[in-house]
Amino acid sequence: MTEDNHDENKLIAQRREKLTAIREQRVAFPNGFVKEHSSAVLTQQHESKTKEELEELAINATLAGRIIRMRGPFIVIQDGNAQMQIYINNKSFTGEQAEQIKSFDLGDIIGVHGEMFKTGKGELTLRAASFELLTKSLRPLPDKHKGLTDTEMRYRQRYVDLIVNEQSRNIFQTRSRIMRFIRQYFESLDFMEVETPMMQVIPGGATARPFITHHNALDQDMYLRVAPELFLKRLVVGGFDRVFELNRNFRNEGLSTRHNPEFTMLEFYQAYARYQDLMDLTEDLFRRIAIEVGGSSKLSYQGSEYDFAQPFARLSVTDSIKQHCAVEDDSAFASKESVAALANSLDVHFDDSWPRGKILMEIFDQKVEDKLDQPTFITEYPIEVSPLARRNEENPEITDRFELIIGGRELANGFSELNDPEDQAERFKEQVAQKDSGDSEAMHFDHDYVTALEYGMPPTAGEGIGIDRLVMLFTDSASIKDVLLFPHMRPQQDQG
RNA sequence: GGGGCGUUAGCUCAGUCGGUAGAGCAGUUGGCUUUUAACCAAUUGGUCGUGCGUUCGAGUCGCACACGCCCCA
Repeated sequence: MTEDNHDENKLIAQRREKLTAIREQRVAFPNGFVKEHSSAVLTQQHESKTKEELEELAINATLAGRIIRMRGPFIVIQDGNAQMQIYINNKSFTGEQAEQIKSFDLGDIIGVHGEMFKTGKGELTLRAASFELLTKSLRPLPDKHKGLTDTEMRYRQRYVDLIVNEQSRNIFQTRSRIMRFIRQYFESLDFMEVETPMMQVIPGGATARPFITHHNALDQDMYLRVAPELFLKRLVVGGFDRVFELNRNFRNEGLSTRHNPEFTMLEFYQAYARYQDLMDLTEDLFRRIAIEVGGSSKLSYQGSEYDFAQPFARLSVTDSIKQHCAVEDDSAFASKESVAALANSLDVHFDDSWPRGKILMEIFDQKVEDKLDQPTFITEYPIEVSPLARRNEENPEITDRFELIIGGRELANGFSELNDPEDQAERFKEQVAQKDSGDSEAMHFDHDYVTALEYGMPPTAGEGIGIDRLVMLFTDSASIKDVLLFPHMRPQQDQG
């Protein structure tokens, strides 16, 4: 009860009074208004016509939108991402209607019918012959010039951010366009979109800490998925040779400018392909998205310039460390001891229980990754950190795997899939051993997945692309929260 | 987890050396009525994030906490 008005103020009270007066006179929230036109289309159709031409054509239009500006007899409504000026002089209406116009507030949603014309200053305008208040807005909008700039409020009240900040609307429209384009792209390559469980009994497909939940009827703990990988590969076993899933993953980790506990991942699997094929596909996909979104293969992100028409660099993990850490020869990578010594010399912290490959990747993560600005495929990942990837035929220490780094951030991770069920069982055992020794991110043993592999999975390559980070890249957004409609926030402290 | 910065009117922000809280926008009233961040006149609006402390006196100084942003791990 007291909660209802904890943030009430005079401005809201005045608007509530206006609403009460409306309720006494008519239906306060009418829903039969038929919006026949849009500001965007009207502008596009008539903007180039002269004042005289418009007068002669006497074009009628019926519009609706939110009032975002009031200038004397002129009202600007926002309708989708476009705006239209309305001429609605209260002197040309009488009685209750004139009073209604006077009581309009910024934020109200109105429907208007009238004739299009151009003002003395040449602005395309709708002269209201009739109008109707469709929704009374009870809360004042943010500053009409500066919008809503407080980042916390923009995230917590995204609906307000979207009303007043065009840039924010553009980001989410671009996000939607990217999602649509990705679906079209994979469908054009004969991939099938599928949906696999988000609630899993055995969480798998990535080394990450899962969220735990509980199914009451089954009295069973379940996990929100950290990746769809193992289910998608079961589908490849089943004969769906090209599948993709574009949906949410959940990882019980900290929040940062590039991490949200739930995030969107594209995963796709292609039978009879190798990881090299997916690197080629990824380059092509990124180039096409750039053109789809910005009309050019070139783009600028946080001050860096990228041209996705250029082939991406391809570099092994160890070569990248050699380049960025002044390591002279490969002997530094030869044994766990030499890699540990290298880590120490670079001031990279690690745990002695870690296998060689994990220490190696810690060096990469801390000393190399954020220095890789231009698009780079890093290859030859150590086997210990790649429990689902195919072992390289020449060097059993590494896998046929790559990650794509752009602007110092991991955007994609792909590999030729491990389809040897006995090798997979061994890898799971090693993961369980790591879990037992305290690694909360290590994988569980998934017996059914091994059984699936025992039925036989064709040679396959698969990849995951982090969609939020990809959208950040293509919308020049510094924080993942800027590309998530409702990013995770701590609850606000409740007063009282 | 550690460090830095921030939190003042509905929004955007000032606030000096510790001495009764300021502006623009929005709102209210009136005027104007083809304006363009419309304009003119008058005017309302504050638990200064929360709590404790120092002080005759705290938006301002100290401590703790909450939330947010940035950097580091």
